[in-house]
Amino acid sequence: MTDAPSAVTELLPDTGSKRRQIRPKAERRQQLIDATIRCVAQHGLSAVTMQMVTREAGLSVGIANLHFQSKDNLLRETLRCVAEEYHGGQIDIMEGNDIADLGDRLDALLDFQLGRGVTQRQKMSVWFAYYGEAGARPVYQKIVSTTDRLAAQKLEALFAKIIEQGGYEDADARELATGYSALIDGLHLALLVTPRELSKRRARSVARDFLHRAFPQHIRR
Amino acid sequence: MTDAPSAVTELLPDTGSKRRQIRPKAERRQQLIDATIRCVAQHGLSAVTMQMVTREAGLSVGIANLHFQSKDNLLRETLRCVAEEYHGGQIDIMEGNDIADLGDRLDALLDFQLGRGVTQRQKMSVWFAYYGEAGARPVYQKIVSTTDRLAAQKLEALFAKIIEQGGYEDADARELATGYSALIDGLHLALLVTPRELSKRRARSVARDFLHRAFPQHIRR
DNA sequence: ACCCAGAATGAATGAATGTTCATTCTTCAT
DNA sequence: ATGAAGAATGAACATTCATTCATTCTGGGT
Repeated sequence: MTDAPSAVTELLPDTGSKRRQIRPKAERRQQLIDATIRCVAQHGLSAVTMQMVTREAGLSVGIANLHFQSKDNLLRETLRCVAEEYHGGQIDIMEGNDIADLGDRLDALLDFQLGRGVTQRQKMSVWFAYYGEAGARPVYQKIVSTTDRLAAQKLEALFAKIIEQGGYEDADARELATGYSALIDGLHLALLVTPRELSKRRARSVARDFLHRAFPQHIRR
Repeated sequence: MTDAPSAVTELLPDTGSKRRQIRPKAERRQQLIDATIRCVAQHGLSAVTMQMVTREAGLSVGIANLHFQSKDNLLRETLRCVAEEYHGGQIDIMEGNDIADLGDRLDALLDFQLGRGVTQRQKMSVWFAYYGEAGARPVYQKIVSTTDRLAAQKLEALFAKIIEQGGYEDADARELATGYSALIDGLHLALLVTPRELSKRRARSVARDFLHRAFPQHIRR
């Protein structure tokens, strides 16, 4: 989109030119949020400092409090950003009508949730760092549950359609959606904490098995 | 075992007697770990301070560094304690032969994992606080994965026996065990972060449904 | 060419926290 | 009863960190 003089000065470590760059507010905010994500993923939420984040972003310490009013606020907005990206991606797939077949849509969802990509691990890491604090911080709880509820509703609706189409007896859309969401979260946790024990491939296979048992006509083994 | 003069002085808030109590090392260690659990659950891992923990334990600040050498070490040992209690409880049920029927044993396991009790929420909270930092702290990863692996093996063995007994076709013990563990973890997360959306009763029902689909003869709907 | 609104800087500040250690107190073997 | 071993205390210290703000710098409008 825009030409990238900033990218040049960002990527080249230090060409001696410490020329100060003035950029619009929105861009700086995103730059700081991205740096925060990297820091949280690498050092953990409790070890993140403002100095660390601003250095990672290649900016001075004062800038963070200029665009966000406090560290608390920066962390909050970072969580909101990650949550919206994760849930937004799911919702796009679930309600997007570009995939007609419902079984294929489920497959696409699974691909998104357990897909590959180095960046994925970073996001996962951030995600659970906040989950860990959510028990003690109502603000985090609210951000997560707000986006969570929307995705849960979409998933339930998709499952309901599949159940209707397949004529599955004894299948409760709500119950299955709750179970599937929990299963995916649990697999993410296992991938994060014990990556040696569980490969991404096996995680996908486990999730597929769940879907196969629930919707055998839509998801083949 | 021992008489409990300490319990008296602990439970009575403050009778004016600030008489210094000398107790064996093991007892003080447990006392500090218990206080740490309460603090982490209430304030979150990142907000816990030594002053907070020692005040909660009704002791002075210096004592913590006497019995544990540093804050880091205290947190590590606290995680180890919670992990061992949680996994130990599961293992006792899974390999304990006091319940002959395998289906009943599964039920007992489920009861333990999603059972009631106010204290349960505290432990859950601590559990995920550490999970959140595990991505950035190899030490936590190691503690969790060590105990985790043992429980996973026992669960797989139990599932294998059930599969054999029920003659379930196309059922892979390892895959099902991974899925069930992930499901339980995910349900714990949901109970912690969005308790309004998911009751403990419904969580149990979701987990039972998973087991019913896998082992219909052993777990009835 | 000049100016100025406001973006960016980073040294300074003050509050919070982990750790230490000189001192006090308790217990128990003798 | 007495003394020694070591458990417990908490004021003091050094460090780290979030936040502030006086100053510098940039880019677009005139």
